[in-house]
Amino acid sequence: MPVTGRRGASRPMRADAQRNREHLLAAAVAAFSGDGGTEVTLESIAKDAGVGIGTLYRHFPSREALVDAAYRSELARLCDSVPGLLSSMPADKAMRTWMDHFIEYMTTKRGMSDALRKVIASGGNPFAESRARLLAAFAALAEAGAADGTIRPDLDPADLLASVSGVSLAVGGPAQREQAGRLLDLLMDGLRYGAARDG
Amino acid sequence: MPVTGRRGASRPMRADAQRNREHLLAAAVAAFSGDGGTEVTLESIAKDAGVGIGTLYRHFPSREALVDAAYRSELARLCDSVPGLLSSMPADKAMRTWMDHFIEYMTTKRGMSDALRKVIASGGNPFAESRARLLAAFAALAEAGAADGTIRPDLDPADLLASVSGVSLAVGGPAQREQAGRLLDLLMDGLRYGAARDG
DNA sequence: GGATGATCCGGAGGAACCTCCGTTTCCTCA
DNA sequence: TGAGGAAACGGAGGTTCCTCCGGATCATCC
Repeated sequence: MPVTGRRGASRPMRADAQRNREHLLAAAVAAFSGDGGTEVTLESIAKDAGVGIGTLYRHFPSREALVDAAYRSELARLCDSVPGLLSSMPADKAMRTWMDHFIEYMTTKRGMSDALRKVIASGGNPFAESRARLLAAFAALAEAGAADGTIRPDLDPADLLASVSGVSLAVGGPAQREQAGRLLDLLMDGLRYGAARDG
Repeated sequence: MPVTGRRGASRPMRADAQRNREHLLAAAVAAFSGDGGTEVTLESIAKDAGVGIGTLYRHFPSREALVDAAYRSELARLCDSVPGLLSSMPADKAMRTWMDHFIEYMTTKRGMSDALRKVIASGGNPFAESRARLLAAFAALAEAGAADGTIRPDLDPADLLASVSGVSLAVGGPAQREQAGRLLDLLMDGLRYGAARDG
């Protein structure tokens, strides 16, 4: 698989295309990191990257695709923290801690968060590029919990991801961090071993 | 309090304003009910109502305010069903059943759902007008559960509302109804009496 | 090196949202 | 009744998102 660019097993990306893609990504990271809260227009990113708006949209068909790509590495770091957590605490605590980090990440990176909200709002598949990675993280946590007996064994990683995204969507932003914590507590209470009852 | 229009204890709404408001509401209900899935522009609603776009925005400052007003009566019906549920089954089952209805409502009324998603995406207070009513419904269910011992007594209605909205936001639409059910099951497992554990 | 076709660029422009403010309509009070 | 002012109207226009397609650029093959 080529290092950059989404294409099947066809030809590698043309040189100018790859160059523009990198410029766009750099401009996007800079723009989204800038102070963290301001509105960022895609046109301004395209201008910063020295390309036309059409080029931006060809490489990143939607706003969230761009944001996703821009934050990919950071999100990778988040996912990579799972083994460390699992090695230092019981799986249920690791799960809860990691969820906190996830929410922290989502609510802090307003650009990311807004993009996720929008993609979910439009019914698309959120985290298009990163979804698999997140699912793997949740799966690891769930498996560890099933193994050490702290978490019920019948959980679907996709449901966990949906639940935690739901929490991050439901709470308005960094302001309601407290409420997010309570919602995660609630969720965890339902995830622990023995929580299931006959309806 | 006057029957229509949001105003404090000041003067009643001017006759033309009230007329226009009613026309807008009628047009909105018709538009949002039309087949259920098509995109509806606010400008078309204004045109149907025979008013300018500026008038629409004065009466309903945002899209969700209009949708909220349009669906108010239906949502009232949903909330009014709580006592009936509580009188015919234990509180935890009533809670779960009502949540199902809520999700059903949210995912079916695409206009409503999209509007909610958008208002949440923009960080506003969702259900601005209906929020109190929904909170009351959740409070009634939670209290009944605390009383009959099926639901833990330490729940905040606002958290319940946030959780269930989160579920409705997290699942893409009517398609993932099944997943929504699983998420609600998870949530319920956390709500039942005895679910809380020391972290 | 040069032709040639596939690939990519870029910005004009359509669609929708929302704001702003000059104009019009309505209510009040004498 | 009618004058005066408060309240509401309405649509032009700014902003952003995203699409579309003629023109420019690159890779390949001779």
